[in-house]
Amino acid sequence: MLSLKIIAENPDVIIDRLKVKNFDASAIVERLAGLDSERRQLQAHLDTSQSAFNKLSKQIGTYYQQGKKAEAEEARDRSAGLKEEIKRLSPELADIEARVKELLLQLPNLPHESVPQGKLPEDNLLVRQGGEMPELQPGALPHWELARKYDIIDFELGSKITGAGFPVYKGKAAKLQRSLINLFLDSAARAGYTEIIPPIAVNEASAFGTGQLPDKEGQMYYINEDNLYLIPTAEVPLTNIYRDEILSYKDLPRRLTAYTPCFRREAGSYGKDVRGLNRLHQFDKVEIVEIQHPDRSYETLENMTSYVEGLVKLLGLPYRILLLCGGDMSFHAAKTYDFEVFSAAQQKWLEVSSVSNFESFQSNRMMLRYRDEDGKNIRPAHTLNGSALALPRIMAALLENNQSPEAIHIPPALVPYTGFEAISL
RNA sequence: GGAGAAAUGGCAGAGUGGUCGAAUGCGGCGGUCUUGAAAACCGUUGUUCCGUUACCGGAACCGGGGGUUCGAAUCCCUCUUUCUCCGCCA
Repeated sequence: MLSLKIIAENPDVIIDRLKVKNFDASAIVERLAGLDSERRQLQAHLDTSQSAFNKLSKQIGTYYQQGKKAEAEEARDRSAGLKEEIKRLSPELADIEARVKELLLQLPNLPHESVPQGKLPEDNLLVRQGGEMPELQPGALPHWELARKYDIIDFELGSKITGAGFPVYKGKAAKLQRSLINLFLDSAARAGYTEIIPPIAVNEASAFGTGQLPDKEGQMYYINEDNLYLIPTAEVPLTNIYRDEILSYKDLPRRLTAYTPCFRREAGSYGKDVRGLNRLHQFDKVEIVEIQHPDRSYETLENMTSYVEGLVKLLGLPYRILLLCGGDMSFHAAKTYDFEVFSAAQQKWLEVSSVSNFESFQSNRMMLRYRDEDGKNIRPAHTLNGSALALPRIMAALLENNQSPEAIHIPPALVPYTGFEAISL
């Protein structure tokens, strides 16, 4: 959510910048400006009436105490008009405020000035590429066939127990999955992130805070009876730790990491892109989150990106980093780097991480602020997060890229965790 | 799931209808003292919105929402959360 103040002060800048996201903000901005001045006027009026009413009430109290019953009753009659006015104007103000909020929620975050204009994934900017492209032997199998061949991931069994998109990992794949999680968590801890085990169901306020609500409720599994949402990412509980908080500038940055299962309904996405592990309803992910001072958030974005790059390198996967164009970015992000690894048997780039700076977009929603060094100014902090990493597609690429006709080889960095060097028959 | 108690500022904790945004203590910040620090003493210390934006003035907020009243932290209703006991249970 953008702040009303900034919109009112720089309407043209807002409209201009949002064009990069292919969003025409002019109508909303104009309506906001009108509503805002209406709101100010009404607030001033209401405050004055309230003030007069409060004075009268006190006066009445004094009269009663002095036994001046007639004066008290006369003053009470006089206050009736004010009371009625307050009763009439208060809901009007609340209504305007609600309308302002509703409009504010429709505006996407402003893209950072370094974000390229563009509409499609093809307009994303290749930032870096690394790792060696594996040369697979003829007859190399996609991961879903490797999964069947070595009996390590069972999609049909998941279907039986739950439904499509809920695979069952068995034996060495289960161990490999857990090894990846441990490797990622240990690395994050070494890099200075504090490990958290958060709830994986969240309430409405939390889902609103990070931007899943409203509008994206279709993405989340909802527990109707308790009004809770299963998290689509650990970003939600982690960032909401600081909801309604005022941190000291000394507390910044706050750096957190968590492993959680993630749940996504992904309604309406079917087809061959979703085979195997490529797109699931439940998957594992290690997330990193950082709450940072606005002056340093872009430095942090680069650092987080380098950190994630280190993980992909550690696993020996061919990867590329993309700077997303305005049109491909999420509604909430100001700047996003996507990580893709190459899954050799599918001959496909798979997105395994998305690292974003949200600036104050989430902070404004959840009142996450910090008190600056001068001790006086309270401002929204910047929030950032990134996958480090999402497991299934990493698993897919590892299985495919490291296969030989008789085995799948485990990258050396993982062997201390798995305790085995290969998956074979 | 059943019974009971509670929810007040960063924390602890007073306040049972008016002058209460709220005593007191701790903590934080500034100062005096000190070579420096501690102690002691003095001062200061919530958030949001509106108006002015130097200073300052006004409004709202005592878990959330609603009600009674001229007036609510205080009374009533409701929801949520926490604690204690019982039951069930990984």
